[in-house]
Amino acid sequence: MPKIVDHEQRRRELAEAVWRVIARDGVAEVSMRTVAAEAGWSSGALRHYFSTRDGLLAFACELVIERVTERITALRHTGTPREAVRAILLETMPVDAERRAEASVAFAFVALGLTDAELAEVKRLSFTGMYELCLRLVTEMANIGALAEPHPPLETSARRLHAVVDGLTLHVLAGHLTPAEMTAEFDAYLAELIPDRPAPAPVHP
Amino acid sequence: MPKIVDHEQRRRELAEAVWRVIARDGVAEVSMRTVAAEAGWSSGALRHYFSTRDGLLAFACELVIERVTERITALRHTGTPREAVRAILLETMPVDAERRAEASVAFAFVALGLTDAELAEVKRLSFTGMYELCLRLVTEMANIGALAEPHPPLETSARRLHAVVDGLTLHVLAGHLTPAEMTAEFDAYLAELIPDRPAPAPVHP
DNA sequence: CCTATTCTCGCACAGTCGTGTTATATTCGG
DNA sequence: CCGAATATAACACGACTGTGCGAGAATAGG
Repeated sequence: MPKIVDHEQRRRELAEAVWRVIARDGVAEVSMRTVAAEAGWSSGALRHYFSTRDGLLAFACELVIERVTERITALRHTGTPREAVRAILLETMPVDAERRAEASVAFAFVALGLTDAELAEVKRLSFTGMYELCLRLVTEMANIGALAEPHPPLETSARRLHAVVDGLTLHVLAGHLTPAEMTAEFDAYLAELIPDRPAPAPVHP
Repeated sequence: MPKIVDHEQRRRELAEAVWRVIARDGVAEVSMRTVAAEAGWSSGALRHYFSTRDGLLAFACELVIERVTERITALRHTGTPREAVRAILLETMPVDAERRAEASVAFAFVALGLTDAELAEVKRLSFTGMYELCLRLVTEMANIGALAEPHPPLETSARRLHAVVDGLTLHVLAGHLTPAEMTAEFDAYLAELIPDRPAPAPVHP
């Protein structure tokens, strides 16, 4: 019978080509042809795995979310609670070239029209997932008594943390802050949110 | 002699057409033809005022910055120091349809490739101007003793305020927060940054 | 080897893009 | 009224877009 290739693996390769194009030339340069050229294939071959450009972009964004989620769940919590929170959230921020490319992909979807329904759903999942992560972290910090007192309602703390993370990320992507400046500001914020103190309980829940 | 039209006025009209297209269909739909159609002119007429698409986009973004700046400088400070800061920064955030369109324009430039040098310069001015505004506000609050104590260095407070403003703005543009939720979160943050107390000095410097 | 099935490629199509170039309208000083 | 200067319009060109389509290459079972 015929030649058999791993479709899922090929789609991941194509998605990585999309990331490279976005990171290098911006999302406006993403087209079926440019992505095929980046991956080293013909545009006809690409169309066997993605029939439309929107589908290609949506998969590329979904894969970013999946990769970041996997990295976060694979993290072993070491050190203080604050260091654990820091390590988790820094996985979503542009601290190096790879994470910068991932963040660029995620943010590119917001600026585009997003008329496509599938893209809009991916975008919605991206933001709500990130908010729920912030809410979970803040809640855990409160449960172990690590959160600075007094503090506003947990939903407010979570939304604010979410805004700080995305705001700093945006400023790095725009070239307004360097990754080092971003990390320093983020550390200063976390130090106020989760102050130093003898931890009343271990970080592992 | 020939028919004379106000070039600057025409360019402003065209820029407003750009805003409408971006707000309605996204920045990807901005082209010489779509903008000309939105403004009710032919594409040839448009080319008398903007020879290239990049120049058109850059002018549209510059005009947004100019308009927001004018609105802020025209504000009369009324009420408490915190209310003054709130009123100033809310001018830059998507609280209504008009300001949402302006914010969309400014953010659209970040996601695009921004390979064009002129666009990159406009973008840089946009972010540094916003940061300097935050730094000035924080410094004034510190000078009149309105800033919560203890507080980090003023540069840190300014960068954090900037990140919160842009993060909340991004979340509204992405449809993740409603303008009302954004305003509520922003108020909660300002209430911690500039707590209630008998003001030691009037707000007017 | 043969054949069926899958994969890959390249081209064609219609549309849009940015950008010229050319021609027509429109207007005002003389 | 007239011609000079400007504004607007219309079209042409090449390049690019997303998306189909068909031909050929590659492979695994018979």
